[in-house]
Amino acid sequence: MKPLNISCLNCNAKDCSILRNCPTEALQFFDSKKYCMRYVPGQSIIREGSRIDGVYVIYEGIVKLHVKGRLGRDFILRLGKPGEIVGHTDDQFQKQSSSVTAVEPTTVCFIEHTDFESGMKKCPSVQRELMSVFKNELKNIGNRTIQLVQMNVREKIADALLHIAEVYKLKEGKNPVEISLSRQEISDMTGTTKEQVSKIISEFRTDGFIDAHGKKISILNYAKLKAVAGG
Amino acid sequence: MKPLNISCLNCNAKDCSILRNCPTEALQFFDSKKYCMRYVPGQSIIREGSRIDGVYVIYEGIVKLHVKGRLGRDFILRLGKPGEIVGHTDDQFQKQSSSVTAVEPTTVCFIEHTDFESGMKKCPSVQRELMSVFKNELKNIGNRTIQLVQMNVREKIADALLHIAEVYKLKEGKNPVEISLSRQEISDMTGTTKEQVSKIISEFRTDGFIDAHGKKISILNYAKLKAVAGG
DNA sequence: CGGGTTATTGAGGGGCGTCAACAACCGTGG
DNA sequence: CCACGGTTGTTGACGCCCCTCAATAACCCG
Repeated sequence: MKPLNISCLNCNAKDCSILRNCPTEALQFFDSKKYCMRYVPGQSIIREGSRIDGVYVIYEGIVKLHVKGRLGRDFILRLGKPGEIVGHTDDQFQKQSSSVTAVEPTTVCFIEHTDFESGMKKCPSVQRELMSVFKNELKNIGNRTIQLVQMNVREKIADALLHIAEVYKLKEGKNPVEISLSRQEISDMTGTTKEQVSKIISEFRTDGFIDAHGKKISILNYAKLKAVAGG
Repeated sequence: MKPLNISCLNCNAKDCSILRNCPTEALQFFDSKKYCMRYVPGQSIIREGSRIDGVYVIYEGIVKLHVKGRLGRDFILRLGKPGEIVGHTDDQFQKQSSSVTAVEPTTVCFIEHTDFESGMKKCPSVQRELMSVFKNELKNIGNRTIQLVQMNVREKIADALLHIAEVYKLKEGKNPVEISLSRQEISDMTGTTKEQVSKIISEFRTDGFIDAHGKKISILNYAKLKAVAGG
């Protein structure tokens, strides 16, 4: 990872992050305190169980938030995109509950907790946004859980593809985008196996929902894919 | 539901709730603003999607936090016990992400958001505790998700029984406790079917891990049950 | 005591995990 | 440029786990 210089003031990700409603003065403060780091695909950003003391926000790129399950099998809780908080503690004794790993080339901003606290004082909306972020995450993972439990594999994979499509901003139609996620990783998003993912992606291809050759994927029919996912 | 009078000052659940470190003055304030309500088993406390404007904390009893999934099938995210927050909003437009329903006779305390805010100003630790509650919940549901995805049904049911045992404070040994949860509800905790729960509870009985006749359950061997749950 | 709900147990079948063989892809080095 | 080994993706066969359905038993409340 190598440090970078990016300004909070004209940050692309600002509007979808907790800094949404910050006055310029507070932005300048955060800007002066933050560090930016760059990661290549596959590179670990945060390791599950480690201690961090601050806040990580994605500036650019795509990451996976994942945890180690039984027998060392990975499970991907969700993908993270620009503007999202992917790590947060308010003291240095708290352990991270999930690992964060770059999936695409990714730039991450980090700010130490003490600085973050000071900044919050200048901008009370950050506190509210942060709370709201947690509640949203809670809601999302709740929805996710129920899907994982009640859907069959075909539905779960359709759902995972929709999540991928959203994060990668895939447009409907034949414009293949290279996705760094392996079949194994897609299966880690759904709790199934790489073979099953392969088989069902093939099914979706013959059904005309998607086009997929290896890692090049396009969504040909969002509506039908959503119908499979049951919503 | 009928209002009750309970004091925050000598509340049993205080020490395991967000009021843990509150000075007496703040406790008195919360006490003067809160309402307490009593519910019978099966009675709905909060309905998924409804709007509430305040904070719900369990004073006594056991509840289930559940969401409606596909085909109207219920899924139980977790059980809630005294001291736990089971509903929270910071504005009246936010919808509850899960329903809360009494499983055992339950007393719940409610405080309106504006009062809660005022109280927080008197007791800054509440804010921190609240944040910490959210993060813990996030961590727990993350662990839960991975279990639900990676465990087989036998393991999941062992896990659910352990969760039940914890919430009901079951001691090891033959002292049967009447659990109001039906087989259907246990299956809703694990994403399986009531028949499967019946079969596997019978297995556990013949294996000598538990004793169960209908709703009377005792845990005979925690260690072995935990071993089945894989941890 | 009788009707309705809940629990138990068994039989049958399908979804999906496992294993294995083969194809495609990729970076490296000759 | 091709050869080559390693990784990743694809596809099929097999078998087991678990969902579904159904029949019976146990329980609860009036």
